[in-house]
Amino acid sequence: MTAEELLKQQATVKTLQAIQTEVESTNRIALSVDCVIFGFDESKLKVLLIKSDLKKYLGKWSLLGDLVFPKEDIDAAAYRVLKQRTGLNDVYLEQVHTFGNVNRHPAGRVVTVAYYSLINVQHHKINILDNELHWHDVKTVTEMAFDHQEIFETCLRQLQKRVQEHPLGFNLLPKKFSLRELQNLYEAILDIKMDRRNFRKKFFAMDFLVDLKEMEQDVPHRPGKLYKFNFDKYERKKKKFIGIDF
Amino acid sequence: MTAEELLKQQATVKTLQAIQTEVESTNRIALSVDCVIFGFDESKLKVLLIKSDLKKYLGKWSLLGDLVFPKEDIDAAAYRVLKQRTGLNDVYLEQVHTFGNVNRHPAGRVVTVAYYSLINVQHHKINILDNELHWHDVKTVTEMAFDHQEIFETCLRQLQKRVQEHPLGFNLLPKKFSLRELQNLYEAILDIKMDRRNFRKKFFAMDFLVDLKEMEQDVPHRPGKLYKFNFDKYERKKKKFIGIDF
DNA sequence: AGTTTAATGTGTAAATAAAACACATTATAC
DNA sequence: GTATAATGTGTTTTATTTACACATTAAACT
Repeated sequence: MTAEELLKQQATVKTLQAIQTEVESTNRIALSVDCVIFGFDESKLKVLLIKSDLKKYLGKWSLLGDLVFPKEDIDAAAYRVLKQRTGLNDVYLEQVHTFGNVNRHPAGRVVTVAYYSLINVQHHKINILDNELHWHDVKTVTEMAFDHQEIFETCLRQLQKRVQEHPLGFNLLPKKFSLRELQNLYEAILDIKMDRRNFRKKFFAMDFLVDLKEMEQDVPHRPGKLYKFNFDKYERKKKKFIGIDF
Repeated sequence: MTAEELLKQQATVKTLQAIQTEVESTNRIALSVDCVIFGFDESKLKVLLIKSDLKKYLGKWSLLGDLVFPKEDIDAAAYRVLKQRTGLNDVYLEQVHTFGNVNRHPAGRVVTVAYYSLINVQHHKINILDNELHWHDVKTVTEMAFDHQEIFETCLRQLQKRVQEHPLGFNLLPKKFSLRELQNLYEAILDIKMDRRNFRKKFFAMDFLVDLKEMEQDVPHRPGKLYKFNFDKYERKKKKFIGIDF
């Protein structure tokens, strides 16, 4: 076990002790954040999970979360968890729902604010070495610890809804991508098949795709054109609609 | 001041003391709920607010909220606030967002879970006697206490979005209503004018309206037909779509 | 080198959904 | 009895969404 891994494990243990302290010693409510971290790899939508270290949930998987510090904004706590687990700073992050039933956590009263985030798996790779962490195909996630299954499903539904309203998907792709990869992504998120021509038409009409005048490399078939997403243009257009949808 | 009103005022004062105690005496996070209570009256969308009793926000209006009890589900806390303030039990309630910036509350670290609810003002009337409570036209709400303006606006936007996806509006109307009232409601929520014929067509096509074979009374013009909303039918139809949108 | 394979790239027609639009009817107010 | 102000009702047009087929290209194979 590397020093880095050891540190991470210790951090987790400390967190659980902190929850016990926070909750059992008082009659108060502890606050945590949990992140449903989505990635896209091998044409599959994945979610990053960690092995639970609570005896009650031994062998089950849980979301990545932590207690919110007393002087920390809750969004900042979610970003901190992401940074700690993926090493990434600039990730798409969105709060989804707060889960606060009395008995949701075995250690006592812990209310958790759930976020989902979209990361580019290519940029990441680094910290997956941690063998407690694992990317799971969202279609086979089951039997999670705590109420994390419900949290996960709520976040996935939210992603499915949001991705049809706004072009969030690009946060999951590498900077350069083919339209095929883009369509695979949407099919994976929504768990449906889409018409290729209509899909292309729709995205070209949005006018956020930039033709990089490059072709795919190392594909076992005719290479497709590569594009990038014009984030700036999207942000500018979004600002014109303040108050309508955001 | 009636005994009832006195009790209510005491409850409010006690709550603020509780926040001080919760926060200042420790380094922990306090958790509250805040409810954006919408009503519909005089063809206007209204929100129920209370005069702030904090010196810092003297004269400003705030949302109705309270600390969450240590052994209380957060949804239950929101329902409790509603019951306390409106006397109503069966109200539409939906969690929207959690606001948890470090400095959002002057008494210290208070994270609040925001809900909006839709109530039928006709059934209510009772507790508005409390002169600290007031129904405000949503179009003239401004300068609220704490970050309640932001919370209010977030909830209003959420309502505007949701009402276009699901027929929630009926929760704001009396049991019997004319199509004119229904359209006025939607125009008030969305702050737009709508075409009368297309509006009627749309709602008839949804097939949740029941013709009561009655006419409006005491209107200074030709009376319109009265309808009721078939909540059961809607709930049954909704269940068929589990996992798609809810 | 020639053939096979598997994906890319492209446009049009049909169906559905949304928006625009006008007049006769009815009860009340005057 | 007349004027007023709202209700009630269909059709046309436009925009959006869906369905659908074939030539092209580069790699893989023989």
